[in-house]
Amino acid sequence: MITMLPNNSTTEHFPIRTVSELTGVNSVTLRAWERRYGLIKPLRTPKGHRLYTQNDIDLIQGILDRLSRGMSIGQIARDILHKTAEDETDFLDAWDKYQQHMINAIAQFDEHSLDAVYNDAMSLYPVDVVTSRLIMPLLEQLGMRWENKTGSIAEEHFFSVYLRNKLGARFHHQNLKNTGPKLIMACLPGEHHEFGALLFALTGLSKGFQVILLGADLPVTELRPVADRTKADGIVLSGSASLQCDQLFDQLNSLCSAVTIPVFVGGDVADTCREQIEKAEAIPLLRDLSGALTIVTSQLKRNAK
Amino acid sequence: MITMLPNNSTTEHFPIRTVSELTGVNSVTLRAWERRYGLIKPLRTPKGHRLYTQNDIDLIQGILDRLSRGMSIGQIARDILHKTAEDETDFLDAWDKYQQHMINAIAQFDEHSLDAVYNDAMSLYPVDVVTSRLIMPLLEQLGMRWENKTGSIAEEHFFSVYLRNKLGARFHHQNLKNTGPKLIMACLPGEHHEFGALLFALTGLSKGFQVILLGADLPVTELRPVADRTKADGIVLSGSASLQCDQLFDQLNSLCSAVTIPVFVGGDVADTCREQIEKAEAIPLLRDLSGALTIVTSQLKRNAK
DNA sequence: AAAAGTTATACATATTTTATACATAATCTT
DNA sequence: AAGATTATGTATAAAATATGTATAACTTTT
Repeated sequence: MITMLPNNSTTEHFPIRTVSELTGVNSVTLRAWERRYGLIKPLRTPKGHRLYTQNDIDLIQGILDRLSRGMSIGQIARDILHKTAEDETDFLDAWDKYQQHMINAIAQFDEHSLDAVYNDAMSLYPVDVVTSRLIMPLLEQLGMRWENKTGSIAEEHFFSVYLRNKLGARFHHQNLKNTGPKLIMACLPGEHHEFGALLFALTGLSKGFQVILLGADLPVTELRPVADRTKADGIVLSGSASLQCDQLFDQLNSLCSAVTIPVFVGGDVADTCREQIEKAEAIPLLRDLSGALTIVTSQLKRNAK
Repeated sequence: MITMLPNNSTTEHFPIRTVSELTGVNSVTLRAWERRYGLIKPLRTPKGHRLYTQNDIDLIQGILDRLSRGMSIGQIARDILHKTAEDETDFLDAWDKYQQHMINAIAQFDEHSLDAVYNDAMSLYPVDVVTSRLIMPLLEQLGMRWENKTGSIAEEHFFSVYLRNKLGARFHHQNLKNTGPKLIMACLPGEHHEFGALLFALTGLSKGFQVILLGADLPVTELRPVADRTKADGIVLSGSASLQCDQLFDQLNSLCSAVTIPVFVGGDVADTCREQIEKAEAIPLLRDLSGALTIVTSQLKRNAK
């Protein structure tokens, strides 16, 4: 078997001069922070030279950010050491503004602006909030905008690529950390828009699940071997309303009798074909991502008994 | 048992001066690296002269890559030694080994292992080397494996999602840093495998281009508005061999007459439909990514005059 | 014989490390 | 308000490391 550790041997380590250049913080100061507050504890070489990781650098950037906003270094240190959740002192309902900015950026194919807005939102709110407050409404808005405009397909592709990269990176990053139950997630055949599954996967990750993500348009017959090989704890499918309920029933039915683990179905079909889904002994999921995950969790527990 | 190399005959060997010229590393320094850290252990002639392989040169490029990012040579050495000490099964070519590991990981839908191997390769070699030596052959290998096996579609989806996330994250990260000429990149209609475009985009980024990536299956009529709005410097399309050359000609022809910037076509079609591409006044690109980029660069220069 | 390689030793310079000191501003005490 | 204390960035010194390059004395290639 392959016994490769998800270790830090793959993480890159930088000497203090590089970190100093990159962050603009005097190396003397970096050392002082470490000595005085225990902030940033870089690894050391055998001879004692400091080795900073990218993560450390990100942390420093975060510190600089707060410094620039007037916080004292001592306070920041206490915050970080106690991992105190920062109070979100932002009462502005900026979602509409965010959305407008993003639409403009997309129209210009301007990845810089697009990213700036998105990052700004992400720095203030957790993923699932950004997802439900910004991304979902935005996708809807864009759907309308794209009805019949020239360049709209290109816009859609551009934004799809961007968003998939962004969410995908996050998914990947988080997935490697999780140790909870394993879920197989896939889109139903005919479903080409994988954002539903991807967003769902992200929500799942935030609840600690491990997710095996199989993307769009997968024949359900493919799922049995996957479930067998991976010993997953559940299967989650998602599909939009455009699917045929009868056809769906047949597929689900054969899948459910082929595997011993529970099968969930989310997305719009869960609404439109609810009866057929239940008749096939699969479990429909509400559209609300978080609620859906709760159902999955409790069902898995019941199943484990 | 170490010096039983089965593929010596096929491997070319270079003397130190050549390696020095090729990499820009002083030969004195190369020897110092070897003496001090045991980095790069080239074969020797019976009289002791060093013989470097292409793989050694790739490794050196990888080292230079990391040096340029601010890591210290000592640390790089420690990393590499630690890594190579991890597995001593040096009978197979390193790339074959990587490939085999990745195939195994995919068959198990094991993202951890998959990621470990990929990261391992990426920490030793620069992107374009990993791309051409590992990813491309791997995709080909997988294509064969997937011909008629159960679970193969799921495997393909799984790996696609993984690789797209991985490459996409890299693309996104790098793209925001670049300031060079702007290229619009897209797949031709009917082309659903966007890896070609994505890999090409990554190579482009490594040469400093900014890339507007539009993904798979885009109608060519969409490209005019994009070119207008973004003031891009060139358009690069990619497609596999399965496209109809005549149809391609019509599309290219109308595109080329609609825009003032050069239009390039890469991927297998560049080979199979070369005539039609040239007749449409587009520019076919060789399959080799790096070479293709060179053509793009020189063409843009000519166009700028 | 000239050019290029090899090892081994020696430098020169740049970086790092720890520890101590200092300067200035903010905060607290009396 | 004056003085003491704390907070925080920076400076400096002395020793240890890190790292590219040079040189000497031979050997091998061309």
